[in-house]
Amino acid sequence: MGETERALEQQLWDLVYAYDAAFDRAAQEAGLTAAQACLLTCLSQGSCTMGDLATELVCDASNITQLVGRLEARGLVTRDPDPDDRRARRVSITAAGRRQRRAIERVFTFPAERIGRLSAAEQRQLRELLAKVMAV
Amino acid sequence: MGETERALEQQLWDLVYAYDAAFDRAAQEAGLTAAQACLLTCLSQGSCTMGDLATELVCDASNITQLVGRLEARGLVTRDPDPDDRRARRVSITAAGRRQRRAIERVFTFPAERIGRLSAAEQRQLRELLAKVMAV
DNA sequence: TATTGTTATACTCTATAACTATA
DNA sequence: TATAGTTATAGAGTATAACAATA
Repeated sequence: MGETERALEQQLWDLVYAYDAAFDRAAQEAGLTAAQACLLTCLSQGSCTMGDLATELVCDASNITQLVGRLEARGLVTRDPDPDDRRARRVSITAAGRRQRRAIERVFTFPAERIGRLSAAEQRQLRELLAKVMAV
Repeated sequence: MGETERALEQQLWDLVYAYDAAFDRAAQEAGLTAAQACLLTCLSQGSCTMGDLATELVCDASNITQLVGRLEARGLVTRDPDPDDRRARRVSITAAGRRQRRAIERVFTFPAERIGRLSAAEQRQLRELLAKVMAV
């Protein structure tokens, strides 16, 4: 492996590390954990079933039961019967939950700040490179 | 915020998400957690005190006590008295620990695979862009 | 019979507070 | 008095297995 590859691997590690740390901090400043913040973000697009959330967050259903339980206890989400399937539950974000989510968004300035260091041309360059790197 | 910035923010999120998932999976395939893998990586450069590890891993000392305890119980690290400061302990990776660490390295192909999708010129471009993005 | 979700349980990660031993 | 590390404890994330209700 060449010098450039090695340097890139280190840069990627550093980027991911800093990104994760910034997200954790932002969630924490809003009084949430990272997992809770992710769940609220899923719900901000519309209501989900427990199973949808498990799929989206790539974890076991029993974990969702616990996460949603904690958020429900704090009034950030609701859990209602699904009219179409009586086994299922529709989880929705509340007004208070939306406020929390916006609070995180406001504090999580890391990506915008870093991207803002690049010129418009550099941003387009990076976008193309990342598209290649992340293509399925 | 423009179209390019928005797209870049999403790409960054996706990249970090995929990277984290790949690292977790690699650690798990080697029978370790991500935190344990990071600790072994710290030690692979040489022995550390408990306090060094807490600083390096940005967490509380009591957490290191527990992490090291679990790894020591599995024979992956040792914890010896420090000859210079009798309060301190020197933590070192064992041969078995090195084998585990190498196993993770072998399985964690994500960064190399993704970087390998770019030409040498593209790699140099990305390296410069990331240097700008990650500059202190 | 298969699926949705919950409960019980257990392990890990993590932090705070109180503590011991040493500097 | 300050520092290095440990212990006790607690909350959160996560998974597995067993289960109830419904499809």
